[in-house]
Amino acid sequence: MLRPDIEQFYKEVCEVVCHIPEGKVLTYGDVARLVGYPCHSRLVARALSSLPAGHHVPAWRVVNSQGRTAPCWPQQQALLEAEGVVFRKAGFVEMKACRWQLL
DNA sequence: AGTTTGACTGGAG
DNA sequence: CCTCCAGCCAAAC
Repeated sequence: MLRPDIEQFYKEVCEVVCHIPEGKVLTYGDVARLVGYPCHSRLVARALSSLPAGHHVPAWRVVNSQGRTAPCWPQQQALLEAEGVVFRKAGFVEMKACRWQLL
């Protein structure tokens, strides 16, 4: 790990994800950057996939850079659609409209 | 300590 | 739109 407390990293990831408003999404890379790890998108993915059952984190609002849903997690698309996220034909988030703009 | 793996990324075919 | 490939980096094995 890059830092002595990876737990802090996980905590920050959860915090950022919890702040994503309904109908909006963020990419792994964006979350990584927000918590101070610009090149650790995979670590974000690992953090979210390792979350304990019953967590209150809307991890489904995090998608990959192409606006694609996780390959091993088909339910994600349905969850997003239920919140009003716009999807293209084959399961692509319309990032242009739904990516959370922090600027 | 070396190898494999992955809820990634971006580009090419 | 889909798959494959190379680059990437920390965790898991």
